[in-house]
Amino acid sequence: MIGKVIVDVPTNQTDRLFDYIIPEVYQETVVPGIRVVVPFGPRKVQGFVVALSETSEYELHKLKPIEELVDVTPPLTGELLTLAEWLKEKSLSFYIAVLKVMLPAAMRAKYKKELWINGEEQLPQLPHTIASIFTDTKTPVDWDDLQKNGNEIQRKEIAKAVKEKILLVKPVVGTQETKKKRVIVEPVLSKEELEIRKLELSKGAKKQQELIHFFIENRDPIPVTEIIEKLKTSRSTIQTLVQKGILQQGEIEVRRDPYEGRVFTPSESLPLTDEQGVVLQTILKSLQSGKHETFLLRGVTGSGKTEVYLQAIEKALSLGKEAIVLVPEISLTPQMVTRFKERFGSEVAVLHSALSKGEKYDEWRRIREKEVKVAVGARSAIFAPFENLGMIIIDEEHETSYKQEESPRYHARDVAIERGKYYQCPVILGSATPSLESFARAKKGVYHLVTMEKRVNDVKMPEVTITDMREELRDGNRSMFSNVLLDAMKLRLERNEQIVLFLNRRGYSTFIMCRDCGYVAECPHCDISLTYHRANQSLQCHYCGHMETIPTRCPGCEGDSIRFFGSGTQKVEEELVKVLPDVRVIRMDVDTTRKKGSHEKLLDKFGRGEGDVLLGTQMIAKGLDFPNITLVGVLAADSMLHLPDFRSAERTFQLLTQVSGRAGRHEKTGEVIVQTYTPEHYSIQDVQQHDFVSFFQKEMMIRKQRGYPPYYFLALIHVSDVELTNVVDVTEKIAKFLRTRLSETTMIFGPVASSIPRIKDRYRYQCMIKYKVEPKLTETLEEIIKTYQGEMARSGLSIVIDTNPYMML
DNA sequence: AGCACGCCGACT
DNA sequence: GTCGGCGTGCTC
Repeated sequence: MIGKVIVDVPTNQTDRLFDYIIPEVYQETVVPGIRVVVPFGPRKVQGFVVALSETSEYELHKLKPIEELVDVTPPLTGELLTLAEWLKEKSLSFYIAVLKVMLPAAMRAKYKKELWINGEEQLPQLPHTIASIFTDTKTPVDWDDLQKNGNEIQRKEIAKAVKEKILLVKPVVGTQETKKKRVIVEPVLSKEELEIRKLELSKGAKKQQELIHFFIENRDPIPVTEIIEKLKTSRSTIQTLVQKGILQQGEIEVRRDPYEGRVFTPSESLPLTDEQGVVLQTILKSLQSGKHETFLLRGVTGSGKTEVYLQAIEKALSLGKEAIVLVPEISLTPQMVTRFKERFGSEVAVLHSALSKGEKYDEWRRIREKEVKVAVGARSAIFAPFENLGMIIIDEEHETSYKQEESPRYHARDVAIERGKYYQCPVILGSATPSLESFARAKKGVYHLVTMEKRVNDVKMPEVTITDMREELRDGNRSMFSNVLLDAMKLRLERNEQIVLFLNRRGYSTFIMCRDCGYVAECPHCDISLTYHRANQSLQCHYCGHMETIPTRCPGCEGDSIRFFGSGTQKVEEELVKVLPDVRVIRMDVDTTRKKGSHEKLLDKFGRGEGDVLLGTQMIAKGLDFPNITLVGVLAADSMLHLPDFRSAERTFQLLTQVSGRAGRHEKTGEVIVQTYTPEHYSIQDVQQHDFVSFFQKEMMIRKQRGYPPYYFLALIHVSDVELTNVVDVTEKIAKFLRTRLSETTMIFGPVASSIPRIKDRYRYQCMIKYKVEPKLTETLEEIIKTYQGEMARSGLSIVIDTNPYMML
């Protein structure tokens, strides 16, 4: 038999199948989806068997055999292999990149080199500088370790010794998968024999008697730590019985449990509102029909979308099927996880970035080995290896984090629908503020639109007040809080209610500028201003990490009028304490949430009422649900309205709506105060009216006018290189080529410099394609890659193609 | 990506 | 004359 293998070498030339002989011993075990190690040229690489065949087109005598198997059972199912083919095509990525993205990081191959002494007789030949490193001929030394930790002389000596064949370099292919083991004990003898041995013990040996007694009742293996706790015994007592041949120790594999020790009280379905009921029934009807359908569930904040998801999943499970729930990373909060755990108990696996590699691996195996039926997670959870999917849910479907911005560039929504088609199951896209693309599709009837306009328990939508910061300035208020907001905050403090202050930092970072000559500190490697970091009193570049000290005098004019501009959460906190001296602020930003679990701690603290104000960035926009929050303040609503991105209005509307939704979710009514310099902008006006449809219509007009999605599809080609002339040259050629190839109705823009024209000393240009129908697109783009693959491999030239761009930078 | 093969410059 | 530069091409 022949195995068709995709090798782990991500290049254009190797992005195809390679044939390998399957050795006799592996005939039974090698199946599509399994990982193998194969000889590839002079080295060994990992690969995926994607198909089997009786024959090969390749010269048979040149075929090499598969060297070893990495898996016993294939990690990728047949469906995922089919999906990979589709995704490879759609995203223009390498097959291997797609296969790898479907598996948890721990399962990625690890290549390392080992240094061995080339036989006993070479031992005396070793130079004394490195002799101490090599103890004997049986222990290899890690090559990478040595390069890192050894000194220069040692590195040189080693290179020499390798050349003289005193030392041998052996490349090895391994994995990073580790399974957690636990020491267990179990009885060796039968029940009767245990009884006898127990009687034989001396009267004083109380602990041993207890232990044997335990195993008379329970014959199952039990972890040592567990039994010590249970019987208040000790390791030595167990050891004694092991020595006597009564018990034996062993190891069993255990799953790491990220939620170990946490108790989840099971919860029942909540009663549904009329609207929720209608939506649920519509979805269930589709589920039972066994036909694929994509639903767009638009439900205002607080309308109880999660409960609908939970009950829909429950139904899918009762039909013996499985479900995937995608949640944006940022809102994968403990609150959210708890809700699923309480409803579905041990049937849930959670996959998110806060877990360690090992924990993710174990959660993934729970899915693969059918120990769970529900997977809740961020983007990559869409590849959960279920084989009988009954439902896929994408919460907050408009979130841009569902788009992966590195190869393979995929959008989880597209993958979800593709899998939904395969399993003929419903896909539910939920949001209070759907993406324009999805809502347009729903209006066209491509998706099935279902709507929930009311909040549960008839809670009113919060009142939104817009304050014009220009007017505040005219009235002499130079602080970052408008008078309206300040008064509202004072009122909440009096009433002992809680406040959320939201500062959007995107496009609004702190920089330094000279008030005399206008000098702005910029990164020497990127065309962007440096950001002021208070923690270590430095200026940093967010794109390349460049760091420098803060100048005391202006480098431009030698003056001393260097000032800080913009405002970070720290600055807001300082200001806040100045105007409201007794206020207790809980600040949530990258600095205060860096440590694992700190996010949760801060929220808990706020939940317990140990803070009056929760001040934060994006991360507080979603999911938090505390009854005592009655005021939400948005400090700078338009900070991202002016970003060079056609979706900036949409993002502004979405974000403001999300944040507003944090206020007054329970009995107490909420108020939202939005500070802005552009109060007349429709994305801000429509937030005030809670009018998604109105916003949608206005934004659609603009998209139509400007030729953007959903009226046109986009593809973006990024070209970058250290040599500016080369970048311009290549981009120009690409644009020309596109114009000759693509149809007349397709528009090609460029070459133009990217909005950040230089990052890490590399110049960046781009070329944009807008099209409605373009059957030759993929083919043409592939041709471009092929044309430049040589140059890309040789020089530093890079061409990245995104067929569904979300980041316009 | 690695690695070998192969064809032109500065050295024992 | 050789050692070594990195351009080109292949890996079942």
